[in-house]
Amino acid sequence: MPKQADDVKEIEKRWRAFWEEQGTYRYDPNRGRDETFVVDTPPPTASGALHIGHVCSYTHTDLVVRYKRMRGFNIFYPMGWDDNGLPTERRVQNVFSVRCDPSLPYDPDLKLEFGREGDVLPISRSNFIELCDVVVTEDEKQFKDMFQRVALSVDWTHTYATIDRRSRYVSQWSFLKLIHKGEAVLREAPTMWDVDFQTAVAQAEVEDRDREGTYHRIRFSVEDTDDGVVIATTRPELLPACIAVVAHPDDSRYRELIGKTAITPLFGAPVPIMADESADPEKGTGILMVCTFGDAADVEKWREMGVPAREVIGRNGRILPAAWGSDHWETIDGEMARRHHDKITGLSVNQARKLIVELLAEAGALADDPDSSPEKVVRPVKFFEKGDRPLEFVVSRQWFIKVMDKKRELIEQGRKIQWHPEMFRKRYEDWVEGLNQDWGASRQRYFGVPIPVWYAIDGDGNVDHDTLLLPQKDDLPVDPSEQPPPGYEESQRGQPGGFAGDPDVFDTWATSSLTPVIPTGWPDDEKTFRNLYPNDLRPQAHEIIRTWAFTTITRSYLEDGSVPWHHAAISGFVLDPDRKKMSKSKGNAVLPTDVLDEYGSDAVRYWAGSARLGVDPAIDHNVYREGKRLITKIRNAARFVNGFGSVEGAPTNPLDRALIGRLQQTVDKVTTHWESWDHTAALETAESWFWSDFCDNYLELAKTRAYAGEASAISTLGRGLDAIVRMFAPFLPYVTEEVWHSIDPEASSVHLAPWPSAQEFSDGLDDGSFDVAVEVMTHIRKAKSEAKVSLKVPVEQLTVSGDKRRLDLLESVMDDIVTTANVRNRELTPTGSDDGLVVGVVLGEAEKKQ
RNA sequence: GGGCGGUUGGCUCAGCGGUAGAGCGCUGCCUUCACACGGCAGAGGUCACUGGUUCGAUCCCAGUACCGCCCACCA
Repeated sequence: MPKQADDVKEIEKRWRAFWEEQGTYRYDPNRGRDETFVVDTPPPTASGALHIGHVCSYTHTDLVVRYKRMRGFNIFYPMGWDDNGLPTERRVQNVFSVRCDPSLPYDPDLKLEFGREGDVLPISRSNFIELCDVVVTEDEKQFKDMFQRVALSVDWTHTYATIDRRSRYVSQWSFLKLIHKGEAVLREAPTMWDVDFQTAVAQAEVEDRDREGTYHRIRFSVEDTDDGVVIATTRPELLPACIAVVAHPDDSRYRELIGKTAITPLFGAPVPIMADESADPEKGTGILMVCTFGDAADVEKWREMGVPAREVIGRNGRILPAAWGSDHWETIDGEMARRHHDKITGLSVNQARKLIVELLAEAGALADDPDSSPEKVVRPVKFFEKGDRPLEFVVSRQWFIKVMDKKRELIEQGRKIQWHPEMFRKRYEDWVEGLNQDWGASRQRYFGVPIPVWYAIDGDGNVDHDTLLLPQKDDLPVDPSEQPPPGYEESQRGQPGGFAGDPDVFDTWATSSLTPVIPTGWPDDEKTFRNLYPNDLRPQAHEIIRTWAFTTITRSYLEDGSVPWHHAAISGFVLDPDRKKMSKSKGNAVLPTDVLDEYGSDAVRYWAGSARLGVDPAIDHNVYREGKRLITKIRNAARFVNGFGSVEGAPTNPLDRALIGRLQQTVDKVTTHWESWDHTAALETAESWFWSDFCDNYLELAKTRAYAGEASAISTLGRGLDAIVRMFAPFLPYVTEEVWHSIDPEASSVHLAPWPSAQEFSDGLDDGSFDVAVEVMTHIRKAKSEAKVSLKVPVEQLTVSGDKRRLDLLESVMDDIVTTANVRNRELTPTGSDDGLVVGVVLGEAEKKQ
C-alpha cells in the first residue's frame, strides 16, 4: 500500500528518534585530523522564519557530509546560531514594541508579552538584551526543529551561539590580539553612518539604490569675474559644508578659474577652485562642490587638502549648528552666514535641502531656468542594506581592522581554497581588489559582543582615546560598560583620573568571521584545535562572499597566516516558480513547512539534490513530485526483492553478471561525481541506473528465475538493492534507512554503512549481453505496442540475425527473454556482418480478453 | 560603467568537437503475479544571433543581442 502523508511523518519521526538514540551523527574526538571531516556550518541569523532557501543550502551541506561519513570519515558537523546584531534588535523592537534607551536604569520586574502592541516603550539596555535572549531562544528552537526535520546530520551536542560566553571570549581575545599586533586600530574619521540606526556601517553592508535627485544650479561668485561660476548639485543642503570647488584640469570652460577663490552664496565662505582628475565634465555643469561630506570622493579630497572638516550633518541626520566667523568657519559676512545657518539648524537633510533652495532663490543665487522645472537625475545613492534613508558621512571614532594594506595577500589566501563552483573565487578576488576602506568593526548597537576596551580619563576629565586600558585574557569575556578595567574600581568610571568603557559592540562579522575556530577549543585546547582546524568545508551563499567569506579569510590570515578551510561550497538562493527572488514583502516566499508537509523531507531533499552548487534553483513542484515517485519506487522495489529472502553468492547467470558489472561502473561514476563536488550528477547517475537498468530491465527479465528460487538471480537482486540504498542514502536518509532495516532489522544505520566500492562488484562483467537483451526486448515491446496488444501476448516467432558475437551474447540471456516476452519460437541467424542486430517479431494470436 | 554567469524541445534543466538528451507536460497503448505515485511506444528542438578555427561546431575563438547576479566616488 502506498504510504499516506501521515505515515511519512511517523516514519520520519521514528528514524529521527533512532539516530538520536544511536548517536549516529556523533563526532568522535579520539580520531585524528586526517580521518575527520570538519564543517564550518553557517550559523543562521535568528531573525524569525526559515525559508525554503535555507532548506536547500543546508541540505547541500548535509549531502556532502553524509557521503563523507559513509566514506568512513569522522564527521564534525556543529550548528551555530547567529543571534547578535541588528536583525535580532529589530525583531525585539517589533515583537515587543520597545526601543532601547541606554540612559534608563534596569527594571528587574519588567514583563512584556510576546507580540505586545501599543506605544513604543523605552527600556534599559539590560532589559533590551534580556528580550533579545528571549527572542533568540525561541527562534533557535524552531530552527532546530526544522533542521532536524530535513534530517541534517548535525551533531547536536556541538552547538554555539555568536552571543554566548564562549563566542564572546573567542571574539574578544582574537580582537585583543589584533590590537596588540597593530592590526586593529581606533580612528576618528568620516565614516558611513546610518542616521536611523545611528551606527557606523561597513563597506560590506552598503548597497547602492537608484534614487531620483534634482540638479540645482547654484551661482558662486569668483574673484576677478563678473558672473562667477554656476555649480550643479543634487545636495544643496551641503552648501555650508563646502570647502572647495573642483573641475577637470582639461575642461577649457573652467581652466581660467583654477587657483582663484570662489565665495559660497548664503554663507560667504571663500573656497579654493581646484583642478581634479575625478571631476567629470559631462556631469552637471562639470564643476562641483567638495563638501564635508557628500561622498567618498569628498572624503578623499578633504584628506588631500588637509583642512578641518565643516561638519553640518549630525548623527541623527539633522543639521548641526555652526560657528560662522570663528575657527575654520571662515566667511566674508559672518552675520549673513549665521542668519542663514540658524534657519537650517536642527532640520532634517530633506527639510534643509528644500529651505536652502528657497534661500538661494531669494538671494538670487539660483541659476535655474525659472521657466522650466529643474533637471532631474537618477543616480546611485548609498544605503545601509537594512536601512531606509541614505547614508551620510559622519566623523566618528571607530575601530578598524586593517585590510587595505593586505589585498594581495588576501587574494593569495583565496587561491589556496578550492571554490565550488570555481567561478566564485573570482567574485571574492574582485571584492578584495575593490576594497576602498579598512574594515570598520565597531557598531553603535546594544545586542552584540562588547568591544573589550576602556580608555583612561585624564586629570581634567577628558577621555584619552590614545591610552587604552585592556583586560587580561583570564578576565574575558568582559563588558566594559558594566565592569571596570584591571586596576580600577567601578567608582572611577567617568571620573577624572578614572576610565571610560567603550560603549560599542562588534560588527556581526567580527564574531561570525571566527566560526571556524569557535567550536574548536581555540586558543586554550590545543589538541582539539589541531583535530579540527583548518576546517574542511565552508558552505555559504554567494551573496555573502564579500562579508562572511571575506572576513573569515581575513581573520585567519591575521591570526596566523592560515586558510580557514580547504573547500568553499557556494549555494545559490531559491527563486519562486517564476524565477523571481523570493521575499516576504512580495508574498511569494514559500514556507518550508508547507512543502515538507505536502511532499515529505526526502522529496524536498531530492529537489535540493537536483540543484547544482552555485546556481539559483527555482521552486518546482514537479521536482518534488519526481522525488516522491523515486521514493515510492525504491520502496516497491525493496518490497519485491525482500520477498525472495536473503541469498548470498556470486552471479552464475550471464545477465546477473552483466547487471553486477554495470552496477560496478555506476558505483564508480557516482563516486567520481561526489569527489568532484557534483552531487547533482551523482544523483542523476544513481537514479538512472536504478530506474532503467535495475527496475525497467533487469527486474523484468530476472523475475521468472527469481520466482523459481534461483540463487544467482535472488542474490543479484539483493546486492542491487543493497547498493541502491547506500547510493541514495545521502539524498533520501529516511526511506533508505527504512529499507535498510527492512532488509536487516538488526542492522545499524545505513548512514554508517560503508560507501559502495567498485571492489565489491568485481565479480560482475558487463560483456554486452545486457545491452543485447534490452535491444531485443525493445523490439518486442515496440511490436506489441504498435499492435496495441498486451505485453503478455505471445511472440509466435522471433527472428534475430547479426554477427556471431552478439548472437552468442543473446543466446546466453535468451531464456530470460523467452519467459519475459512469452516467446514461442525463435531463430537466430549469424550473418557475419557487424551492423548490429536485425530483429523480426511475429506476434501470436491475442488471447481474447474476457 | 566594470566583472561573472546564462541563452538547448511547451516547462525545468543535463550534455559538449563527429548524425541532439532527461524529467514534467502532450499523443497512443498496456492493469490485478514489486510499483497506475506504474509500464511500453511515440510526437516535439535550424542547441539566441553573426563571423572565425576545423575534414566536421550546440560544444572552441571573436563579436552582437537579450536575461540574471555581483561590484562601482551619490556633483
